[in-house]
Amino acid sequence: MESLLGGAVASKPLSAHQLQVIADRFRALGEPTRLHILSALRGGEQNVTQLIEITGFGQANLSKHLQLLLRLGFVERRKEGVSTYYRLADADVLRLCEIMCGRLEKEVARQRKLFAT
Amino acid sequence: MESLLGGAVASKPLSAHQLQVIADRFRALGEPTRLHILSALRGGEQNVTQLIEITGFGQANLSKHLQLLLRLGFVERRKEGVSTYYRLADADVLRLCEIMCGRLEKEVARQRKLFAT
DNA sequence: GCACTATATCACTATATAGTTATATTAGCA
DNA sequence: TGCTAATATAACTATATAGTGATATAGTGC
Repeated sequence: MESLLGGAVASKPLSAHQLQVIADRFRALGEPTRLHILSALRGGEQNVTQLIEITGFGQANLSKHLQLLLRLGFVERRKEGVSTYYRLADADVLRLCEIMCGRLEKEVARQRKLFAT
Repeated sequence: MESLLGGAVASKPLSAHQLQVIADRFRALGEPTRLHILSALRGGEQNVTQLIEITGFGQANLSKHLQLLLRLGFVERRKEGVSTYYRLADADVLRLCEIMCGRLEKEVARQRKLFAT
């Protein structure tokens, strides 16, 4: 399993389409609302009504974001009667956020260093 | 070093500001143009003129994207005379893209499985 | 069937930003 | 000093999308 950007493809540049597909995934995580939803699913599956209560977002807005996250494979769902339960599709989101948060922590540490005399 | 989304903060929900800061970083990677630029820097530092040649993007457009990537810490730069050489700030971008590409590969494998009889 | 609830979708507005052209800034050189 | 080249910024247009209210769809019980 090799990454397109990092691995042995250094010689093989990415096609415009490949870049677009990857960018779409990152952009899906590039909205606070969607991160909030994903964060709310960390503890386990929730149906839409529960997510509305947890996050405070509007129903239509929430549903739209869930469809997008579903389409890009970040969440999966299970229908039970009239309810739909959403869950994180895998741990990748958590890993991705770990890296991003690590960056932020490094950044904060750098700032602190600048102001320390 | 703990991640905000994945680690021990499961009980402590993220503030709107924290979510925004993290989302900003993901959104920076959510544009094919910027991924192209970052990809072009995999082999080592390049100045803006070289990046124009490599990527074919307009100068102003490229410069604007570079400022954004710089501000969010994905690239660093070094001025030499009238030129500015940009480089990847660290390997995080590569690690992030590895995870995303891994997801895509899993997705493709799933598709293949569906069509295999 | 009808009523009710949960979720998805449609139509719309407002905002953000990618790309472009023109201009400003800055460094090196005659 | 003026001239040229490299990069950054400003102003603008066009497009994408987040959020919202209204509506459609689907399951459940009467």
